[in-house]
Amino acid sequence: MSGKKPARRVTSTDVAQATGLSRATVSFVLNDTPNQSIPQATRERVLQAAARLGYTPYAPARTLRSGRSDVVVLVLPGWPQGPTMTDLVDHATEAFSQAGYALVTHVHSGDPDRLASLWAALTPAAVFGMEPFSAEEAEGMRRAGITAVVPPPTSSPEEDLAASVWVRGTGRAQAEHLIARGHTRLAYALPDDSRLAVLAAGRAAGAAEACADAGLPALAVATAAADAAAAAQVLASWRAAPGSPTAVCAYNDEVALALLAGMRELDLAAPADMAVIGADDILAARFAVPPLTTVAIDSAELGARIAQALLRVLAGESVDPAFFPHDVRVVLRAST
Amino acid sequence: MSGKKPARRVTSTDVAQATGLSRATVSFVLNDTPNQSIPQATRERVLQAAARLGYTPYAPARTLRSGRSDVVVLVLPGWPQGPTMTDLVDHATEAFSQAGYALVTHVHSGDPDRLASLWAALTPAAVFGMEPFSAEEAEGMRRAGITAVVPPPTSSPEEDLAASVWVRGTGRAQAEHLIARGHTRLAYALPDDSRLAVLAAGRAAGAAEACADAGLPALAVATAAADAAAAAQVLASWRAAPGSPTAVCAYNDEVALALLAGMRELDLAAPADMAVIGADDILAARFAVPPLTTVAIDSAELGARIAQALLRVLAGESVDPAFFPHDVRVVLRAST
DNA sequence: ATGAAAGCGCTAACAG
DNA sequence: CTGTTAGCGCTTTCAT
Repeated sequence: MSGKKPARRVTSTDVAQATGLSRATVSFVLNDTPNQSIPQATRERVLQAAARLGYTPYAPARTLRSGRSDVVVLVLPGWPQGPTMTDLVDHATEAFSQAGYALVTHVHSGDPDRLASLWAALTPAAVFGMEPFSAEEAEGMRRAGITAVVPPPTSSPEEDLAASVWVRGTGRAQAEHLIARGHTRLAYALPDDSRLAVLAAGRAAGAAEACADAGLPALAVATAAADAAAAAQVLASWRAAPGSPTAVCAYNDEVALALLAGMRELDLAAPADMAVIGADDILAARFAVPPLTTVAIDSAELGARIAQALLRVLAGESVDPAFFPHDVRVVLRAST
Repeated sequence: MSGKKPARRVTSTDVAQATGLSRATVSFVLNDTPNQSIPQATRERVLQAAARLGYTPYAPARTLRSGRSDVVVLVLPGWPQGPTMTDLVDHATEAFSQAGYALVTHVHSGDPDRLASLWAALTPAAVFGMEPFSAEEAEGMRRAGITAVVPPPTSSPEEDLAASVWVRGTGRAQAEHLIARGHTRLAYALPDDSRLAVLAAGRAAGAAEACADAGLPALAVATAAADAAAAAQVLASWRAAPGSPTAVCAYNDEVALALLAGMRELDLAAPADMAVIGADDILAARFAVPPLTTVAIDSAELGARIAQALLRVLAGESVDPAFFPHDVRVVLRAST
């Protein structure tokens, strides 16, 4: 019930006064600045006073002075996040935290202005995007003085694709699994959501590469809406074509589930009539009928790698896209 | 190929020099400060120069001076995020953006220190948590000078539960649907993940309330691991008990899917042998066998409401927990 | 209508 | 070993 006391912030000046020392000395202790010989007694006096008063350094002032902030932003595309992403963020948070940075995420719906105001409000030390940044977005970051960006902004879509090697791994692993099982005519099912277009293209490209490497004919690609009837239609059209595919890589598990539902409508059974492989290993995959074979990435490792990459960039070094190994593991269940 | 030119930031001083005016005047124009009569000509001169030079206000300095930042943090519990959460965040981002704030999210794994360093790095204007904050966490915010917090920190778990009326709505809607369908003995299936404990308790409490309101016996509550065999066991034990339940509310769709898989193992059919209702309406729910009845919240509205609540708190007003109506919609499919 | 100047909290030369 | 001091970029009285 205490009034609206504005609760004045505890500053280093308060600590200085409480200890009878100067702000400088306090600052040296609190940041244990190198090349300063502070006697142990003084040091403890400061530390105790700081703890007792509940002193917290004030970030804006610190940032203003030092020119660097401790915030790292992970820009997530505005698509439905699965468990993989959650894990990844979790592990990246951990890694950054240990390096003294605070990680926050921002879901980006595509409006460049929104990102611009984010930079203005946060002045992050580094930014990581799950998708390549557009030229306009890159320009906004440059203006805001953000130099540590991964993936590094490029000027050409080709480079972007090249940089997304770690996305292509998923599609590649799916196709390779199917090929290893003896399938020679594959299809790829894209999601019906424009927000996923970039990522889907990357994954599909990976599957196409695997087919090319194996000397197989090109993938049959189609878009499958998140709906059993629509999926059934796609399946029917594939089966009607000459040289029809016998196995399909789905963009993700949800698309795969739709495909499975479509097959049920057509009285088809996986994998006999058509093998289906998903991606991401969502929880629902194991409860599908039949249980869905899928591929999963080691999100913990990827999260840690992202953190490493960004920390490296922060240190002024450069990162090789291939640095993101994106090891993909096949989770074998009954649908292939 | 330009060297590592540190790319000096464009400051308001630069704009002042370019226009031959003082920083004060520039500041007046840029913030269109009230009660200042600036001639249109000067105004435009400033605006043009600012645009031409690519001036961006520097947040740390602004915050240091004004004492307030434009950052709002949404603290997400470290659990797997579904589409509901994604939408919610998306809409909240939009609403805050229009009010001039930048929303970022932080996944919180439970370590209070991590949150503390987040406050230190960000100095957010407001914080919204999906779950109540612990006393320790609340203390950390107080120290960091963050006063706008929703839900407002309380000292008792009872109050926390009371405040989470908007969480309980989900469980209530599930139970009410089942009761309306004639079921009189209900069960509740909890998830096997400690991170979800708080939220699950809230949802279960809502279902329990609905039973009590209808004068029905208490819910049979059990924990169902994300695994068909484990779910089967839970189901078997429920059916073995006298007065066994005929319908079950699952914490979320994933638990419901596990239950459905368990029923298949036992050769039971939903809804004949046991009705199952999920929550969240994940995409996989519609592809389940049988398609899963579930409840969904209007995440767009909830996101907007969260934003409104926080903006209200920022304006110094208080919010009533009941302000979050959390309207829940039953998505009727075949499992009930 | 515009400018001069102070100061937010912090760090880092530079003195002493 | 510790204190003095300047100044980061910005807003905002108070003068002019």
